Amino acid sequence: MQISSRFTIAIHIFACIDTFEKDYKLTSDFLAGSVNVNPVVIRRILQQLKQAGLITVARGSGGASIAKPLDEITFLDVYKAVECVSSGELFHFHENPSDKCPVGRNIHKVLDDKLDSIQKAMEDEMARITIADVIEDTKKFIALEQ
Amino acid sequence: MQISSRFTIAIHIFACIDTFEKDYKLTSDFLAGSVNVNPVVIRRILQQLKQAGLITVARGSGGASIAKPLDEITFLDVYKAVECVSSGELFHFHENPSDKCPVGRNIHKVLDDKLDSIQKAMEDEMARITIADVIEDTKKFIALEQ
DNA sequence: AATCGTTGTAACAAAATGAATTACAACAAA
DNA sequence: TTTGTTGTAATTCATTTTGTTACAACGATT
Repeated sequence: MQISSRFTIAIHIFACIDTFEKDYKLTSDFLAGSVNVNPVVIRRILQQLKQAGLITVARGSGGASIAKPLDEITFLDVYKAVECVSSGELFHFHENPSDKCPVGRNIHKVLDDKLDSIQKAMEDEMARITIADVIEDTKKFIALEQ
Repeated sequence: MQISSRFTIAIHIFACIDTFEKDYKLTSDFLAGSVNVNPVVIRRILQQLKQAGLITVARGSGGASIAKPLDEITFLDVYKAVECVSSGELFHFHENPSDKCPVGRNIHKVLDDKLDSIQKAMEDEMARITIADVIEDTKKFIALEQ
């Protein structure tokens, strides 16, 4: 199964805020126009990013802004903010291996460290990439359009 | 979203085949007993592993066996065999970013290489771990039970 | 050739999750 | 008080996963 589009939408939102904050108010409607999804989807993601301390959202007057230096917001921060999986586990382990079977009894002990190392490899790479990298490339590609 | 339990079930199946092949016929019913799921779920996974050339399944007489040396079957082989995502993409990209917006027009170009590097980090670690590692630890933990 | 246990697979139901949408109270600024 | 917006609940729809029943196809054995 794939990682929810909430993640790529969240990154898209950061790129929009940085690109347009001087000229526009970054409302959920504005962002929804760029991402091309329902504004409520945007607002839910904004809430998750806000709760993670990555952005601020102005209630009443409206508009989102980024709460931290761009190079201090990693993909891992964003991923953890928007992924709803309670446990934080990348792999879904089958629930009830038989404890009457020697393999069933031990499969969790055998696999857990291996699954962790895979998840860690993914998260380490996610921690290496920041919103600053995204902004840099966004500016580059927009400049190439001119 | 999490990676389907088909993956951990598939690894569990390999551990069972290796552990019990001398003493039992590895039918979908037998495997279902150890994994504790419906035999049809097992058969579906056996089909996927067979199509990937990782195991053979005896139609009629019944029973599964491993088709390659244990240290030549990596977690990545198993993952690719059982993951049904057509594209093989770990991330679900939001479908239709607006091409009227400079950010929406370019977000794919900005993100694709970054998402690929994350997926590659995960797959590289998956390629590092083999069924031989699983068998080794399975024997170790079963021995510790005695 | 008839039987038996098993695989391969279709069909369907059930559960979980993701995403779209409507609706509206709460809020802040003008 | 009005206006535009956020925060959030409720509902629907779609997709995917998992469970289950059912049965034809198959291969070995008798």
